[in-house]
Amino acid sequence: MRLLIYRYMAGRDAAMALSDIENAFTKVDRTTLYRTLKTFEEKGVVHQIEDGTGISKYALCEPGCNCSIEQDLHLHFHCSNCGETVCLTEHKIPQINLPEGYLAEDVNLVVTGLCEKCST
Amino acid sequence: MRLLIYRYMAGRDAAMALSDIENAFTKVDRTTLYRTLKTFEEKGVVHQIEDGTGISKYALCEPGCNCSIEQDLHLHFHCSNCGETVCLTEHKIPQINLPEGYLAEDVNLVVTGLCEKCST
DNA sequence: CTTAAAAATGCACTTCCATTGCATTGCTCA
DNA sequence: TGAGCAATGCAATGGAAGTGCATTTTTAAG
Repeated sequence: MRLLIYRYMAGRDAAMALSDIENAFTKVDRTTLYRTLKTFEEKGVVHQIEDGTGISKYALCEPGCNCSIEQDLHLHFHCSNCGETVCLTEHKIPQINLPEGYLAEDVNLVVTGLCEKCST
Repeated sequence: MRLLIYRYMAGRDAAMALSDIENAFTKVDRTTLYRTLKTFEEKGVVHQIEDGTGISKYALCEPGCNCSIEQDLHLHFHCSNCGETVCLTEHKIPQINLPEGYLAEDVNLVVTGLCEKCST
């Protein structure tokens, strides 16, 4: 089952909500998905994305995606037209300067707008 | 009532969830808050913040906060210890380069970590 | 000042998603 | 083979966003 989920995610290039995967498999339970994705996340197989819609999305980590390492984070793009969220893995987040006393652990950068397909 | 809400928000320096304000006033209804904040947001009085917790936060716009203008967005800091989210208004978001065909409308940058108070 | 219209507020309800408890199934290894 | 653990499924819970409708308050016109 986990293999099926993994393969499904590998075949898609946009980030998926839990319900997206749920609809793709009629025979799998939401709880299984939820826990599978949680396990995947802990093992560094997927990373969770908050794109501002309030719905958690998940995407497979690319070979070079060291999402556990703070300085190697990529940005995410959310299309306001088609609703898809994609990882722009080649676009790294620039170094952020914080005020004195602040300690960064994680950086999340989401750009909203029109994607490749919807901007034309 | 809207004045009371405004004054309450002006007296706090961290972003507030709807439930935070609800707890501060025993006599106001959630719906009123919800719609008041929505109105405030439309009028440019407050801006909504998604700090990754999945709960929408709201903060008053500072005098120089032109949050409707794309290039003048500031970043937000979410403390993983105390849970507070603050606006770092003096820290502007750097220009982001997007791939060909992508059109940016909005940028959201949230840094998670330890805040001033919790890092010591 | 009176009254009608518009705006603001409150109550109840719905929906959606995340999360958890518990029972059941399936797998692994001694 | 059989005990133990991991994985799965079902059902229920909880929190937050959002909406329809009735009521109160404010505004403005006459």
